[in-house]
Amino acid sequence: MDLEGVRTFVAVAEAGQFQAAADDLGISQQAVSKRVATLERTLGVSLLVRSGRGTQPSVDGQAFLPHARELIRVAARAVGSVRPGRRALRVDVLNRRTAPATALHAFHRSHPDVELDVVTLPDAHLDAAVAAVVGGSVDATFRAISVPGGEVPSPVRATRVIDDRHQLLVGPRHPLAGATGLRPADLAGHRIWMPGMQADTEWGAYYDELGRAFGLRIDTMGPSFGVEVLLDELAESAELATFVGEGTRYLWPEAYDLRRIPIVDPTPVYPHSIVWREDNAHPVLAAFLDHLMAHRRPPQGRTWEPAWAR
Amino acid sequence: MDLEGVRTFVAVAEAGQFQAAADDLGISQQAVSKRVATLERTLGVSLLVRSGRGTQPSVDGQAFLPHARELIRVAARAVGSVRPGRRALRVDVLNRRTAPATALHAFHRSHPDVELDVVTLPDAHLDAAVAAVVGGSVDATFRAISVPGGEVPSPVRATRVIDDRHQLLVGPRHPLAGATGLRPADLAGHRIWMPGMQADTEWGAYYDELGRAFGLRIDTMGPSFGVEVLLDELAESAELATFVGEGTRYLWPEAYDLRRIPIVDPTPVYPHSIVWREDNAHPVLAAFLDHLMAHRRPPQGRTWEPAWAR
DNA sequence: GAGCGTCACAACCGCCGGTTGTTCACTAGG
DNA sequence: CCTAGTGAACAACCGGCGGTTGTGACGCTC
Repeated sequence: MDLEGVRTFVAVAEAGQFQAAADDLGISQQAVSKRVATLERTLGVSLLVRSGRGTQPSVDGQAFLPHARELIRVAARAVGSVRPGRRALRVDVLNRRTAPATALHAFHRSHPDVELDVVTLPDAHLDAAVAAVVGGSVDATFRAISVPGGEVPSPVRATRVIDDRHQLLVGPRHPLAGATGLRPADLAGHRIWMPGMQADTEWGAYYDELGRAFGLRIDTMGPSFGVEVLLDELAESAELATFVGEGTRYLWPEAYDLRRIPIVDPTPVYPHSIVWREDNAHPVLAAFLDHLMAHRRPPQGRTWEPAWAR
Repeated sequence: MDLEGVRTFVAVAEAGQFQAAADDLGISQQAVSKRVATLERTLGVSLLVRSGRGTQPSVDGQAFLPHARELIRVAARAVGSVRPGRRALRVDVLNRRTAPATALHAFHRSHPDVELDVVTLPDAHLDAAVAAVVGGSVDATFRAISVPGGEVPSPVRATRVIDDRHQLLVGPRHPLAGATGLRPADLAGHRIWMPGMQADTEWGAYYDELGRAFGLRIDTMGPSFGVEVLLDELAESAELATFVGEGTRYLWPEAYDLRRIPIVDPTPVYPHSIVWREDNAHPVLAAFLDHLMAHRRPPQGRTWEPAWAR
């Protein structure tokens, strides 16, 4: 089915005759006739009833017409989604499960009418993300600013907006499964598995420093086969454990019986900052920043974070 | 923008490489490359990041991808809307403002998930509508059965489902504007204007008989310029009046100050029957018929209807 | 550096979709 | 009943789009 044919059908249905539609579309009446005939042939039904004085939609044409209009609307939105300039607010997140994605979801729920595009940059490094913000391919990105002092070069700005408190995720057979709270020191000697968090990534740097600070064995080795595999392994294992943020959205079958155990005294927090270009005039961006600041929950109790985040 | 190009992009994004997408689509890898390149050129952005080992969506590609999928879904629904066999329930109404259309709307609200197509047959005559039901181009039609006894030939069935009580619609300057209720005899001498209701239509036959029964001057002459024009004229005129059904949905600006005045003793009711084919197995049809029967409100008080409807 | 996998480019070609010119069907008017 | 006029379809033609096969460039692996 050809979109031009659909547009032509709509034009004819609205104009009431082929010649007028042809004038609207800037083509000949014969071309309109051909396009409609082709569309009718591909659909296998007659869409228009031709009479001596103009044309009107047939029964099938009436049923098809609203779908045709919807198709054209969706096509226009699709084109608009990538048009430089006025397009949906495009926010980069490292991962669609972490706290920033949850915050985006919450913003979307409180502003149902705004258009959001949640994307993940192919190159996950901070400088590449900042370059993307400067270049305008994304309007904002969530990052842990791993630069001492948290300074970023103008015209880029960054603000801490989410402190994601860490929890330990273990299966029912794990020796710590019954704990209601754990101190980082309690984890010494236990193997904490965070596959895919290689040292050259933002997460890797965080867990590297966290491990060294409390003498933990955080194993970032091995390829990540996806979160489902990880959860499946956790459910079975009496040794494996992993860190998850309070704000992450993991779903697992009831039978897995996994437990989230808060970590306290101090609680490691993952410092999510929002990075944007200060001269970005996108109307939704300001609202989103306001939303983030309004929903910022300062961490309670004693917390820990890497030296480079302070 | 070409739908095939969009489909191809989605296939590549899902497969992760051009060759696999080409196999899925049954075309050559080079054709896939060309299609994607053409789509990228028309959109003006790069959708895919090519690497030595496969391909993944770029930032723009990620933003475009959900719109592309939606586009394909809508296209499939559009094709499905006219495919013989399994399609949305298609109901014919004489007019999208009358009581049957309101009933359809109510059914849609109470069954939000079912797909409905409301259409108006090009040929408004009863026999043509029955032929459409028999032929399957519509699943049901709302008609006033103008056959004495209300019999229709098998396999078609018909049942009275809506008795639309008539009201008089007048502007504020009309001499009857202040009435709270009127008898048909009170309307004698007043001009009642129902443009477009020619005698050879279903409505025309009704108002013809109504006029003769009570000695009313019902003027069906003149072309109908649309309901907006009619309402506009009513608002200004001190002479014009028109009939409307209780179930009709007319909207007019507040300033028009039009009044709906009930007609009683007897109340003319317009007899809407639903006509369907008894061996039509469409699952929604049965639910719709049930809905209509459940919401049937028998007229109260003394009513009038044409001899051919009784 | 050899080999392989992946995608882009080039050359070729059939056919789709546009054009103009003409015919057919229907309506209105005398 | 004939004629004029309107509106859409048909016919012939043609350029370019979108497919094919063949080949080249690039990057990764061993």
